[in-house]
Amino acid sequence: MNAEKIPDIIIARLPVYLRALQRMADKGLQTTSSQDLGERVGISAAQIRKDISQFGEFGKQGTGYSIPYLINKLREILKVDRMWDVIIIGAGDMGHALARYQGFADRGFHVVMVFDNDKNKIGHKIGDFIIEDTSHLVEKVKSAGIKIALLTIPATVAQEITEKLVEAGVKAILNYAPISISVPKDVKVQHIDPATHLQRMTYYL
Amino acid sequence: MNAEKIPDIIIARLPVYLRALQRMADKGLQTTSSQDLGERVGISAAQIRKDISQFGEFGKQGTGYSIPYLINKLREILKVDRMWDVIIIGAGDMGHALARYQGFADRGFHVVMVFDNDKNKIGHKIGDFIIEDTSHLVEKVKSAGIKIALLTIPATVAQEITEKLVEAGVKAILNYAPISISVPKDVKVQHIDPATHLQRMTYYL
DNA sequence: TAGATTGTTAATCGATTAACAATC
DNA sequence: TAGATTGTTAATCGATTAACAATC
Repeated sequence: MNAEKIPDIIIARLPVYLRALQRMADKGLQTTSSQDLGERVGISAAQIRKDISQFGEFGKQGTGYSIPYLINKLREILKVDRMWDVIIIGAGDMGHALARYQGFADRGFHVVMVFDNDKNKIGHKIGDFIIEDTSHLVEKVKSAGIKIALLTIPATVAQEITEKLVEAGVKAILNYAPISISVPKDVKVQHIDPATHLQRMTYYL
Repeated sequence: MNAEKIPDIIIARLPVYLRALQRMADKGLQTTSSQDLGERVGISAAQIRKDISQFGEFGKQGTGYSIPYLINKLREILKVDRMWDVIIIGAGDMGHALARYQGFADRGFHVVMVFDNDKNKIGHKIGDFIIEDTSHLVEKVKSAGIKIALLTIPATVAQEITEKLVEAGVKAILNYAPISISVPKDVKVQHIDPATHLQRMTYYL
């Protein structure tokens, strides 16, 4: 792992490689090549080698990459060789689905709190969590040192809640609300919006 | 709309512009500029002008863009000036959330069927839909002429179901399973995976 | 008119690909 | 050894930005 700035676009591909490698490990495979991995994820072999080589020499000429070893290296690079506490804001259908999502635990994430501003929901259970009042969001998140939030609230309140999250010290937001949110430049945002993703494909139909 | 090939990366930004414009229209705004829109979505004004100008001259020097006009043009370009029937495969938590999602209707999509392979679920209701048997997937999708599918099933069966969808004539798949799926090159895939999206941000924490 | 903002060109910047020596 | 595949360089390709004439 060198000190030079790694382009964002490379970082964005690493989780895709990691996911494919974990599927391969599930099947009991031990080694792969840039060619093989590339076919699985739809990326050229040259690009995979170039991306991985930014961080060290993890392969062997003639044999390729050890799957378990490369998984460990990618986990370290992406800092998911540890568990991150995350919170969910919004206890609607999407919040429910995420609170019960099984895919977080083995990829470095652990849901610890769920918030909502609806008086009829606060205090009730959602999966293993008791829904907490959004008005306590800043103090609770700050004191727990939470850095990651999942936003599943209406577009109309997304910016306002985002500002609370930033105030509370959150540095990474996964935004399910159908609106672009503004954050300081030390805070990262990823948008997940099913309609927007579908609209990227209809052009080609 | 000219005949030259528009880069994929430009098409990917248009739904983001459209979403922001719709939020502005909701607030009653009538016009915007590349500068203003750019600040809202976090993209440079020059790039927004360049992207939009690929498709025609939709703005006016001195005053910018009419929001309703630009919304209509983007809808036409993205082919969401009509309604697309979509199906959901997998009646788990995520399938439920998507079946009840309110954000599809005004952005060009309409859920028409939900499938699952679990005998305990088939025949039961999910929102307004009766869950149908995956074994009838190909015939039903083919005869209804459906082109878009949302995949919310386990990684282990994702590729197998994908092949059925392709056989049935589906040309756009929104994949919620944590695995890369392979499709013929005339089929588009978008991946939505919360853990992968979070892993794109942890690197920077 | 004066000010603002587009659409477009050229320059810059960055990412991808092809090729191959090194080496397992 | 012979075959395979990495890591890396240089060439190519593509995307972004800056600048500005045109014009509302």
